Amino acid sequence: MPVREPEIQRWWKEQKIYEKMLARRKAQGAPAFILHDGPPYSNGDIHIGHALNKILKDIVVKFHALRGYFTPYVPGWDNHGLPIEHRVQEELIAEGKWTPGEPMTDEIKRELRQRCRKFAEFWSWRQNEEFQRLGVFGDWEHPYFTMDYEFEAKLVEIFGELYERGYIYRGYKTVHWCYHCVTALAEAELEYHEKESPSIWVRFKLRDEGRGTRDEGIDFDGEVYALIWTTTPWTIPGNTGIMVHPEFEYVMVETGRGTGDEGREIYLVAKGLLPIVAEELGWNDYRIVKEFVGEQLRGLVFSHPLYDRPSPIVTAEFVTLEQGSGLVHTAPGHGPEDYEVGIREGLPILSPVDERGRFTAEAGERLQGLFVHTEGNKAVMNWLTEVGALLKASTTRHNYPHCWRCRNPVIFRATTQWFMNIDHDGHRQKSLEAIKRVKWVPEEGESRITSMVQNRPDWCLSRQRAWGVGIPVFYCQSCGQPIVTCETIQSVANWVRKEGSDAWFDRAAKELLPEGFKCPHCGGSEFTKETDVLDVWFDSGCTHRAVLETHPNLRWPADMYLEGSDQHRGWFNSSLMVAVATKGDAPYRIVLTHGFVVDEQGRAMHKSLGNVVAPEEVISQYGADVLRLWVCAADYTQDVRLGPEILKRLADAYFRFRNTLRFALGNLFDFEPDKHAVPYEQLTELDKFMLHRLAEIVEEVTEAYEEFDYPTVFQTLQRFCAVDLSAFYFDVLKDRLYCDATDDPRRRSAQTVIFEIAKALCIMLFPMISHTAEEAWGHLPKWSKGQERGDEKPESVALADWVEVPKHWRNESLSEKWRQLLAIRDEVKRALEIAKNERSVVNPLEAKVTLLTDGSLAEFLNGFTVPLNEVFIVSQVEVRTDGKHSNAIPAEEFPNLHIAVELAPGEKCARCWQRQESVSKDSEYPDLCERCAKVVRKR
RNA sequence: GGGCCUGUAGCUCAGGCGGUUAGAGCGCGCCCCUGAUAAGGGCGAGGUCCGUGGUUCGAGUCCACGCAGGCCCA
Repeated sequence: MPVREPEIQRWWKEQKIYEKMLARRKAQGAPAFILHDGPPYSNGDIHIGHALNKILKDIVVKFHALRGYFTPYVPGWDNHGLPIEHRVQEELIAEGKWTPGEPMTDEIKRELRQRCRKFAEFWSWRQNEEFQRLGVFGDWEHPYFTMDYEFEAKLVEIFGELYERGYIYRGYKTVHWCYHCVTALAEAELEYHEKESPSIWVRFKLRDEGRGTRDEGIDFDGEVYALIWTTTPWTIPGNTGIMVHPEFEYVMVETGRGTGDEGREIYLVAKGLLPIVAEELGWNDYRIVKEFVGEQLRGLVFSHPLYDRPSPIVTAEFVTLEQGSGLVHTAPGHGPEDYEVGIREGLPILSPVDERGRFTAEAGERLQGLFVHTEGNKAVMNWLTEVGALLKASTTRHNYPHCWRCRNPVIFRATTQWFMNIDHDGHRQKSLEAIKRVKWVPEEGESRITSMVQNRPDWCLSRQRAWGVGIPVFYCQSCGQPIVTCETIQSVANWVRKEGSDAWFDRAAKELLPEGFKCPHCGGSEFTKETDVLDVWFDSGCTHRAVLETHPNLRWPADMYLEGSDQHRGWFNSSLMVAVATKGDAPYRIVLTHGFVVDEQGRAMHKSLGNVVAPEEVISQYGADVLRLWVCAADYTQDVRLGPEILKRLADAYFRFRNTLRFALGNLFDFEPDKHAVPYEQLTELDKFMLHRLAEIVEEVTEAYEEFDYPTVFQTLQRFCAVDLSAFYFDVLKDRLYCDATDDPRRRSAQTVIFEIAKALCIMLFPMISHTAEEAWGHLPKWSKGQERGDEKPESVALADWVEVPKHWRNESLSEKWRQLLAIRDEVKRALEIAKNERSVVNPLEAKVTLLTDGSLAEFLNGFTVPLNEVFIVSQVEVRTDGKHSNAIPAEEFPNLHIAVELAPGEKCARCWQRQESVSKDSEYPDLCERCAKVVRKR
């Protein structure tokens, strides 16, 4: 198959089967089923997770196509963004064109963007081919790219729309910041690693102007301090407050440990942490002088240890007693939670660190210019020591966020960024409502996205990068106001539509703006441009607008989004935000999610673990259909396991399907449906029974496909092929097919049903193992337009309709009867096995089976019009009610049945290999039985 | 550390509301066939239902804790 599959794929392409599939449904006026493709990132070869995703999509699409839907599938790629920019940047560095940390000239920036575009284009088309090699149907020649000029222009317009509607604001906010990449980082761009950091205990002296402890009636002599602990000394300059938990208990502790002179000192710490703190700081002698609840401490003001400014106590629920003193150093400019509290409590928000992680002048002359993680930390600690505020310093290992690209530890900085306000105009609530109208498969997805939308912060849209779509905001040079109007947006969008997002960077503000544009605020006429680009999540969050609404075959909203479960936070979320804000509803009706691919032990695949399976490896060894079968067989709602043994098992299953089809088709070599098909009424009972079975299978399989339950599809079909067909029906049929006369109605009856089965299997298997189903379809006998069968045979199984099951195929009483006979058949097989072991009969086909039973069962057995020796695949079957036989053994499940096995009388027919008494009776064909002699004579 | 989810034979999966010896297909072992043959058929052997504790007359099925793993987050 690794060889055949590409040929089939070429044929699909040459014959334009995908296009014909669509055209046919369109001509029928079929309802659409739009699966909107989530764009993979175009920066490398596809991995097994991509394969899982794309194959699942393909199964959904193909099933719906066969079921009668118009199913355009337009694949797409996500092209902008940091990972690509980073790669190209590495190249520039290697070529000596740029050094990290240096400002980039416009020229280098232009080259960077051009090369990013090339890079993204290369990998997009490379992945395009890799996806096609999986046998996925789609409009591969006209995919969408988020870097298409048209797409980029659309992004500008959508940003404008959001601005117009009041969703966009400029905020001063703390963000994770990579000083190496000089950019703000999204949560998704962080990795948590162990890091060694300083661990310091710092005291803040009580200020006179605060509510003094004397007022609380505490008698003390000495000083009162708040004790805090932190692992980021460099954030101390940004300290503007101290958090306590409103409900925790706090104590004032008097200690004998002085820093200098006579030193009775009083420290404020959480009661629960007192023993740990005491040990940590070596307090041998201490006593509690006063207890408080956190809430009571509110408003107490301490002094910043380095600068002359207050640091008041505020309360916050998220303070814990896990580490430290229970009093949390708060620097609103350096932490998201600190920021939140700072805003709420009116604390100043200071961020005296520049984009490269160095202290600014705001931190004081002494610290200015020092890099925070190294010299900065040290300098702060030295300074604290000098002023007597540092009680203890050591180091600790803890999880700390790092930049996902350069692996450097991040810092927190407050900077100016553009945001989408998630709570504007009830947007969050509207989004939550929209979520409820969507069908989530599996259902757990709903609670997951719900909690994410409930808790998500405002969307930071700014990225301080080069490779992306510029945020289309102008600033008036005279009044400094940001400017976004319908006019400016339209003008910029037109440029971008013509020249791509490069226009934003390459052209002057004057060119980009409509002629004679004046600042709406002050009438100024000189403008600068925003330099940040849009977050890539904004790009993909807009695909439903930029693709669904613009592509002639597509429409808004999509019927389905289908991605990995990580996209609850990613694409499902970003798309929902844009859609609800601009269209008032979710962009999808169904969202199906799958888990991640793990190894056979259930562990995540990592290069370092050596357990990675590449799609390419599987395809070259087993073929894409085996990979597709893996996708079908797996419970994708959980993690999906993959490894050598699993592949081996799937390859076995694959060959079972393939061989079943091959046997069926091989026996239709002389069968022309138009000419030889036997009407239902004239079929043998066994054949009718098999049509009944087929009807049951089709029903089960259809239902499973509709519920996206592919393991059930797989298992049902596998069992049908292995148990019903191979082990029973086809095995029984061999005598009729090989030995009866070509035109014997019994043989044609069998072929009629084999034909129906083969046809149905091709169709039911097509979404799963497309190549094999298509190949088999090519070998299926042709038929012409007729009443029985509708249209003539389509050239491709993709152009067929789903399996139709005539009502009369279902025959419950017949089925019940045959099930009973099959149970008896099992008994016979067991008896044959015993005979085989005893060597009384070696080959079951040459046996005579005697069934000893009573009246009713005998009557049942004699009521079959199909000879029982055929059903049991033996030479002769005798049903006796006299209860006499020397070697009979009891049946297991039938109390009134005994079975005897012996070598059948007569001799072995050279043609049908049965032992028959008629052999040697025919003078012309002495080595044949009566039936075979007759058949041969007629030829 | 928090949230969500998962853990049934070697593999992939079934096991509505708790109820007799836990199922299927594949694989495996033995045998048969040699006109589906890099096939086909028959029979058979495989499970502490992740662990511990609990609720119950009774738990794979409910609860708690733990272990292992996955995703998301801190």
